[in-house]
Amino acid sequence: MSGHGSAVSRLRAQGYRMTPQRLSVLDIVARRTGHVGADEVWSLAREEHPYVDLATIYRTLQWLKGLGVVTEVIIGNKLHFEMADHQSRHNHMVCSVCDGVQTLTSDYLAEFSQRLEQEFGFSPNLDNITIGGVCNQCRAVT
Amino acid sequence: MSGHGSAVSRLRAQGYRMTPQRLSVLDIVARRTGHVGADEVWSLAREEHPYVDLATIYRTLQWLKGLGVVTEVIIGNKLHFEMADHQSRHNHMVCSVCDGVQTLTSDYLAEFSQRLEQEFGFSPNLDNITIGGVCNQCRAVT
DNA sequence: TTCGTTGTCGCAATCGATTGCAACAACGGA
DNA sequence: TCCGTTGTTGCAATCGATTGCGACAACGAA
Repeated sequence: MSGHGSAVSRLRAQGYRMTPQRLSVLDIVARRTGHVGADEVWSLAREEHPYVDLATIYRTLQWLKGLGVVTEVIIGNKLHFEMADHQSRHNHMVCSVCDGVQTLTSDYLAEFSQRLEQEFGFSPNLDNITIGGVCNQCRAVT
Repeated sequence: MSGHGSAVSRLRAQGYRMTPQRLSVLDIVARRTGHVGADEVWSLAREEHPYVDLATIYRTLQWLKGLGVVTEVIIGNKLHFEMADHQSRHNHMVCSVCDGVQTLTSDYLAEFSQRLEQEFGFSPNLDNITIGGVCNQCRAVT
């Protein structure tokens, strides 16, 4: 167990059915310290349950994302996921050259978010936002 | 002609081949005041050139985007494009409920951009960034 | 423990977008 | 004007991701 037992019981208490597939996906993401690609979750899940479908993986990950259990990170044009850390919420900066990922504590975006809300009445959803660009190293190479 | 004649001659001067397909795509985007979906560009282009392929549309739009001629806006999960206005550069806020689009002058992001550059050495590419969220009206309805 | 409800899954079709490749045509030079 | 180079196109396959639908299984009630 990797500390996600509480999440499991909380979800079950909320009336969701905890199927082996869901437990498997949650376990795979929770075991990771960093982010996991959806396809990687699939292949790892199949080691346990050979017949899990990729659609189920995607559905489960989107479900967990909607519940705030995991966070989505777009790297290249593929979806990655990691456990949502509510203690130290953060966003990501992804380098378009090397696909490297740096984290960004949320207070960098908080001010920006407040401004949009006050001046436009627009409530941005920046929880899963990914900032694209070029990192220090790759810029040095060019 | 809709004021993009200068773009055409500039591109030709740069050694790019101005094919009927490219002229058609550029013309369609330039005629619009707002943004156009890639599929819409396709169907409009086919009125002129019945055999244009969708792949050509996408390739042309990505090419124009790379050259800074058009700007990409992600609405829902579909790509839209509009002429890049270098005089009043802007980003977009897209409502996830009604798919409505509001524009955002770039100075809102400039400060944020500078901070990332100074503190992390990360050069964000925010030219085509789209901020998701819920607009004033849709929030009122809920 | 068994049963019924209904939320979930596997399957296959489909979505929007991208790519490899051979045929083609834009454009400058002869 | 014609020709050759080579950048571009159309076609079809493929990518990652999503969705509709009938079969199935999780879980509470009896």
